[in-house]
Amino acid sequence: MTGKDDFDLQYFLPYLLNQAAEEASIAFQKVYKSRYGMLRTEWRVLFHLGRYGAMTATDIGERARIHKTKVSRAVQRLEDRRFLTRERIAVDRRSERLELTATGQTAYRELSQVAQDYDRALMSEFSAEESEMLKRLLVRLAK
Amino acid sequence: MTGKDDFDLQYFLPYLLNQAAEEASIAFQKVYKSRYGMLRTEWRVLFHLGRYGAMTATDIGERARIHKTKVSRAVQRLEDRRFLTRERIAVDRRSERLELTATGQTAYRELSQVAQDYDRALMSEFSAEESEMLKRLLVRLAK
DNA sequence: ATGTAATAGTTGATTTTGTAACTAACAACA
DNA sequence: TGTTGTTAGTTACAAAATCAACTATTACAT
Repeated sequence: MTGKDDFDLQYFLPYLLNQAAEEASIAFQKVYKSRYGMLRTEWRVLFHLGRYGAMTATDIGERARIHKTKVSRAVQRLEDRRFLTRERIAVDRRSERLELTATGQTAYRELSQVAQDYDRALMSEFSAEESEMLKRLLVRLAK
Repeated sequence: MTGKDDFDLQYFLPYLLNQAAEEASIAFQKVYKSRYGMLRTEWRVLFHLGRYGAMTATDIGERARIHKTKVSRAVQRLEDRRFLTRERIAVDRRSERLELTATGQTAYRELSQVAQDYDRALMSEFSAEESEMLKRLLVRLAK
């Protein structure tokens, strides 16, 4: 015991953030997993395409900070399930334009709505100022 | 476009928490990974034993909310590296008392110090009130 | 034009996690 | 004592993440 041993894991920010993230994610995860058989990365890719429109895999990776192999596999699975289509881009045939199908858009709208409701429920634990503050601080941390 | 499409992933709490957690964890992760070849669960187990003294795997799992298979594997690896010892408990021979070796304690002290410094550096982005508020809100979220 | 480097995306090998089933020990109770 | 149920911890197998190497294409410099 060195005298500096009063440091508690409870208050170590990375630990705290991970615990909170896990706790906050779990119930929503069950929705996209059970209802659509989706993984987290797939839900994110779906969301990006639904919310911001057609784009390439690299675009998604940059926006969402997801590694390209994860994006690649998520796109593959979403295509298998007919949630999106790919189209080689003429001016740069290495990349492809990803776009949601009607099915994909429906899934996006439904999940997006669930997410909004879920978010509101989570935030209802806090006052308006607290919610605002929390998100603001988290945005700063996430850079 | 339904009119409710103004919902942005940026402000979806689970997403935000995950991004912040990832960002906040990465640099510290490199320390225990490169310096001790440890995984996150191993660092947590080590920390619990160092901070709170000898206990069983179940105790650790409950305190840190880690599933028993993860604890089991972390303990195994920590034992392999001579960071801890096991001893069957006489009154209940199913469970074992886990205790850090001298090597384990040294690693704990060093990592614990790094963690404290790291935490302070992270929090230095914020004012004292903001830091306090952030942690308080996160504790509530993590339940 | 041609060689070299960079980029988009995929694939394969390895590591790590998650889930379920398992063994061993204990508890409770007829 | 024997039966049934529970708990501590491990193991096996499947699912997923990580990392490096790979193909195809484009960009750039000579």
